[in-house]
Amino acid sequence: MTYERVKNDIVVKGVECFDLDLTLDCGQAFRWVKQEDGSYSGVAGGYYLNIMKDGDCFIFKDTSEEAFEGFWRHYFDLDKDYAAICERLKEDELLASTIDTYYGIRILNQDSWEALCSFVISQQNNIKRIKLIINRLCAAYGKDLGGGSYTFPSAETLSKLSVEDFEALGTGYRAKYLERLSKGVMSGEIDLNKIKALPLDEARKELLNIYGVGIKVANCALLFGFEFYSAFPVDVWMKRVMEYYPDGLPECFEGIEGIAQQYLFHWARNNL
DNA sequence: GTCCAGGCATGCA
DNA sequence: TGCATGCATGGA
Repeated sequence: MTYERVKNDIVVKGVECFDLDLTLDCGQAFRWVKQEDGSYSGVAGGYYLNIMKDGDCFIFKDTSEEAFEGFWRHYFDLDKDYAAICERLKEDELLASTIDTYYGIRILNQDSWEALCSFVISQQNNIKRIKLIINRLCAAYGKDLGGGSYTFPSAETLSKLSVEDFEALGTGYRAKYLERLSKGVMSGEIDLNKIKALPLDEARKELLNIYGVGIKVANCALLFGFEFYSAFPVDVWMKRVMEYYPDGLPECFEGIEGIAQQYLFHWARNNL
């Protein structure tokens, strides 16, 4: 991966296996919006970004080197060799055909707080409505970046809300989970940085102690917000996929179960 | 109107 | 430990 500064943009070259549609609109992040020109706009890490594919380049529009190096490079996992990972996953028959059809899914390294909140909201919910609720949450309580963009609100901000405030966003019965989660993180009772530093099993155990967090939400948070590539979330779609693996997961998934899962999840949603 | 969605807490056996 | 049930909301 190399990049250069062209006017106000960062132009990235040499990144393989990166499809914007598959990565930004596959149910791992909920704040990216496709534009008419095929680019995507969104907010993460407190930054607004418009990103476009141009031939074999990716253009990060109006982006400083500080923002690219300090945030986006890691967010898009640009230093991981996903092409090699895909070759390994293709040892599995179902993954081989899935990767041929949907090549270019990457795992985004999202903020742990945002990921945890987002997946608490996601439970017993569909992706369209998850986006709707999160957009309302950000517009109401996030920092205004201008142009209709808002950051994801901090735990400090959300810790001041009541259950009724969360209900007003359409979160339904999840309001009480979000209320307790926000106050728990704000008080330090829930320490997300500490959880991030733990081994996978212990980190998962800590997350499962949180009111409103079960095994599925914990694994999604671990994979998308805590950099645990071995986490393997099983939702209603993945339960259908698991019938294809009656003897357990194949050996080639080891250490990258979460990446395999994203391909299988996408395949299931389009084919089952 | 009914069914479903990147499930979880709770009560009960 | 495992299973049944209730839960908010909006789109299909």
